[in-house]
Amino acid sequence: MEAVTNEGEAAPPKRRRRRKEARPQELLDAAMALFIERGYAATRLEDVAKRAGVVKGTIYLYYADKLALFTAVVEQVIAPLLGEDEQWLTEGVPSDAAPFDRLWLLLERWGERLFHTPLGGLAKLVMAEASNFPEMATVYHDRVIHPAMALVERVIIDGQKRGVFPAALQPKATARLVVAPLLQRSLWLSSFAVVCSEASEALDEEVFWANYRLLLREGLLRRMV
Amino acid sequence: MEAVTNEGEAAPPKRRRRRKEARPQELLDAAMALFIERGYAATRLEDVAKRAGVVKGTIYLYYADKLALFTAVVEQVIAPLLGEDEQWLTEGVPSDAAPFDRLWLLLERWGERLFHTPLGGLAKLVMAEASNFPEMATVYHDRVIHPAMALVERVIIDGQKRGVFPAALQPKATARLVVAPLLQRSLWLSSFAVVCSEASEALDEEVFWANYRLLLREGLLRRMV
Amino acid sequence: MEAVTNEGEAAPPKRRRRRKEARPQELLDAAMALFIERGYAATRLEDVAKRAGVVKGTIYLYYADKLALFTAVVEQVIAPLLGEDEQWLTEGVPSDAAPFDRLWLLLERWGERLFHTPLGGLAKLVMAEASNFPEMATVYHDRVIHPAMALVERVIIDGQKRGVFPAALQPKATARLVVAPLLQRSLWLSSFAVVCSEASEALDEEVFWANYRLLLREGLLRRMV
Amino acid sequence: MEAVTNEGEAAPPKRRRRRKEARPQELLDAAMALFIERGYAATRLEDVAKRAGVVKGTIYLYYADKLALFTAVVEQVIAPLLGEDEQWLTEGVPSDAAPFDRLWLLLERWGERLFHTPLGGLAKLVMAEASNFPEMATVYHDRVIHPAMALVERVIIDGQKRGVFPAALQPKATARLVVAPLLQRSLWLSSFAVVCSEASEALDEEVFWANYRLLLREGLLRRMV
DNA sequence: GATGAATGAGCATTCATTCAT
DNA sequence: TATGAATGAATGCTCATTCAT
Repeated sequence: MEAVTNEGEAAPPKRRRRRKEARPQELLDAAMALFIERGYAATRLEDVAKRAGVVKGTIYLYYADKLALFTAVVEQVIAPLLGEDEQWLTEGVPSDAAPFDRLWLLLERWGERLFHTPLGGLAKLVMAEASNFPEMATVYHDRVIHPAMALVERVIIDGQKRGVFPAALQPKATARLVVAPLLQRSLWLSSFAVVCSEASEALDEEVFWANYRLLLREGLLRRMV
Repeated sequence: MEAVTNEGEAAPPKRRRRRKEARPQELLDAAMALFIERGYAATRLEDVAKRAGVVKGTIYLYYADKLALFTAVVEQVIAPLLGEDEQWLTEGVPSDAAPFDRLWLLLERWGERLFHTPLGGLAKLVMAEASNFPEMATVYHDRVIHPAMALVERVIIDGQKRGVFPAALQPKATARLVVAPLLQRSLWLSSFAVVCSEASEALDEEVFWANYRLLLREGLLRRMV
Repeated sequence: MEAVTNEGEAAPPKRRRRRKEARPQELLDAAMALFIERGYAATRLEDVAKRAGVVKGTIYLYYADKLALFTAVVEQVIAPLLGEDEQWLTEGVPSDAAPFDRLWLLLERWGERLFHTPLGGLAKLVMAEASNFPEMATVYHDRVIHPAMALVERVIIDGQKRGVFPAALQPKATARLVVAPLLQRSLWLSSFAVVCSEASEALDEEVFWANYRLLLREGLLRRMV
Repeated sequence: MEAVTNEGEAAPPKRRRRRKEARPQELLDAAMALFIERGYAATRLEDVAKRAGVVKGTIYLYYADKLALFTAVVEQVIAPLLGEDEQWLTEGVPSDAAPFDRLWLLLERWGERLFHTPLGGLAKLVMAEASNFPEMATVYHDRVIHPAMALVERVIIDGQKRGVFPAALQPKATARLVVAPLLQRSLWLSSFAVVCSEASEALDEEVFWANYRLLLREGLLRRMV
């Protein structure tokens, strides 16, 4: 229970150590994990505290109440994303690259996050609690979803200008269609894969990416040669 | 408050007895609406009862406890779907129709449900609560998702056999990719559209269908003429 | 613990009896006793419930929260007093009686209440919590203190008009001076007499009334004969 | 927040060390103000500390716990009163003065305190919390009320011996009757005047004193000339 | 079948108190 | 001496569940 200090020397003071800088983050991590796993209402602050290695009351030193903790969790994940992708797309991706490649790089980047970081779980969480906490949903939409979609739209419009993507596609709607498989797989991972082994087979990542790319590039209809 | 029926004649036992058989269904409807709107934990049985026009205690005459009611709600929506689509696909759709058209008819049918019936809200609900109630998630997966996906898979395989769909596509994965936009739009409708007017614009249904079809058929890359 | 039913016959249903009409009053009585004894904050709802023979949660069937219960207690004592005294003074006391006698009858009446009913304890309670619950203090002032003082003022003015009471006295201020001993004794009974036997001797009721009357009638200075 | 003293010269160690001895008194002042204003239970030690310019924990360097602080506050006000008045009455008031004048000087002196120093608020506090802290009530009674009443009693007895005050008055009871208006007005100031502007009009100090004196001297019944 | 009064376990929140620094 | 992070017991309040009628 008590972290063992395997340093041979002075046996540094353990219990009740002043961790005033680390605490908030530890609490956020614990809270995020539980909120994502169980949802807002089913998460007891006592469990959050226990997981963070403190007692219930300690939480209130850092967050006014449960809702504030919840909001902080959402914002913590939102914050580092702001602008990050935009910069990446501008600087990290050759602007003369083929439009589809630019799009694909972006989707791969997001897939990485959605499938292998808490962001995926958070997306589920936000959707589940959206109607209970409208402001939070609004914030998430405005700061995450909207900018993200805008980014895709720009790539699509660029591709259309270059004559590579069909002009008939409406960028806004297409952007949502294009990312749908990412979000969907992420949600299924968070929901069914955990509880249902059958589901997880069907979500094999490699296969997913291969088919996703194929379908996205060329659609269902076979090209005539 | 309650309209009194003080008619001297036959004194038809309306209000009271009329509903005896309807009670369970009324409770289910009320519960579904609230579960979908607020989630499992945030739904109080007292509110369910009030909406159904009965008292809290009455619920327990029909359902063992809150979880049983929840399960019944999920199953109630699942039940009528079982086999229905399968039959429809066999009988209602010309088997000699073009594979893409068969697929498209199926997707339109599901879109109708997801966008305009409680099924959409239920999908959100199930995902949100999946980790809290694994058995329910399993049931939903086995009875709804799995058969549905199997249906799409068959259409895809059929299209491949006829040489219309690319043989390179793995049917299982492709099925999920193909329906992702439907589920995604449904989830967004349930989550963000309610609270964020900006979001709802971007989800215009007609535009959605047009672009969905276009993208699905031909993909992003322009066909050479 | 369980009240024994010493009736020889049918052993009437005891536990969980429907007392829907009696409950609120039982709760109010219990609450009043504890609020008066311990003050607002020091009174735990669990104790109120226990004294009323129910559990904590039951209180919330009748009162929204602790404050509502508190307010109800105050109002319950206030309510029956409204207008009662006024009527009594008009009807019950001969209007041709000597002004001092009319005043004295009124004071005796109030003394009876303050010394031998919960009203005395309530006065202490209201004063102690006035700054914490200003609205309650206002209500108490407007409904109890103000009308009561107005009553005394009228008697005084009447006495002045008849040339019995000195015209130099300002009725409003005199009214307060006249009742001060009543309130004071009541407060001391609630505060010190309970905890300090020495104090209680000094508050002997008969002696109090005799000296009160003497002092009030004739003042400290001996009358020259 | 805290004004920085960046003077280059002697750098007098003001803020920090200046107060070392003042701390307990500062804490007492802060505590008294809050106890009087809000009552015992509603006063949070954190607020006391904040008002005294220290941290919560610091309080415990000087007082064992909340109750000790409370007791200290009561005693702090009691202490300076002990014997003070007695001496004043002996030395400061001509012993050959008219008995009523001696009494009146004493009452004026007390009125000054009750109306214009924290003593008034403290009286309310003590009464409100008497049943919660019997020992404190006892101390207050023995050290403040009892000596004070004894003082008045002596003046009264003296007046009776000189044939100025009616022999029929019982000194102990009369003493309490005589001071009642002072205490009453003080209590009303602490309770209602703060929250109710109507109440404060009725408590005008000059008018109070004039009528108090008149009533006390001569009573309600007009003297025959 | 239906009611609704009553229950009691459970949770968020507060705050006096402690203690390592 | 002073700090302030941490504690934990206490308490108001909620709500699923029960049961006598």
